[in-house]
Amino acid sequence: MAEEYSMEKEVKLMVPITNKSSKKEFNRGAWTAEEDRKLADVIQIHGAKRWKTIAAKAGLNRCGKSCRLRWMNYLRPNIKRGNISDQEEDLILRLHKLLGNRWSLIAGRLPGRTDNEIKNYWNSHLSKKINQKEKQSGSSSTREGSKSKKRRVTEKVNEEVKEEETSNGGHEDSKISTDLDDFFDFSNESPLTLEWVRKFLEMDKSLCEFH
DNA sequence: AACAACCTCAACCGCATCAGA
DNA sequence: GTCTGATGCGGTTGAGGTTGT
Repeated sequence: MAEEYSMEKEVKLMVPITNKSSKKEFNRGAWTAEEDRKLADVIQIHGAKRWKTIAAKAGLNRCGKSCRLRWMNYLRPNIKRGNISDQEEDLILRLHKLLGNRWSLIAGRLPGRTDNEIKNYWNSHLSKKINQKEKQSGSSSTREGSKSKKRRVTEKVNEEVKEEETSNGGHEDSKISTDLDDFFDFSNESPLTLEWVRKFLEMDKSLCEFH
């Protein structure tokens, strides 16, 4: 159900929720247009740091964490909303195979996309595709709820990542810099994509070395 | 039309890590 | 070295929408 951002939908979600268990009774739930505006204004003046202070300065009865999340996933400039293109999907699949559930890393390679968006896209669209492939390759499974199905896919992926990590001596960096052929089938790949992947791996490798 | 099952995605939660005192 | 608050991340939840019966 990929769709363009609509203010109408946003307004419909404006239901204030209060948390009985939280000590300070912060506002929770969907953000209102007014809250968005206040948050954006304060960030424009003070910058996107010290979220607790930002929340207070904006006069928002929200915790800093909530403000950060709203900014990172929604209000930040250059956020791309709506359909994920075929190229982007392809990239997500490849990066996920390479990096596992490291959504922020994957998002970092997709300009304008957030980790949350990619994570959601993976859980709702791509995990299904993988499931279908599994079925095609012979493994049969009975009908079941989408959530448990989703969880199992995530668990499976995590197990695979763990296995890969342990087989590489448990070191993440060595996993990333392992021979590309272990991760991709490049037989149909354009030279441009190959070049991009090489640059990507070099960049990550040099970053790891730097740290 | 009415209901149930399923899907999507914004938001929350808990934990790990970082940075400064 | 350790304590504490801030930040970032991945997993999970749940409201609302869509689709199937």
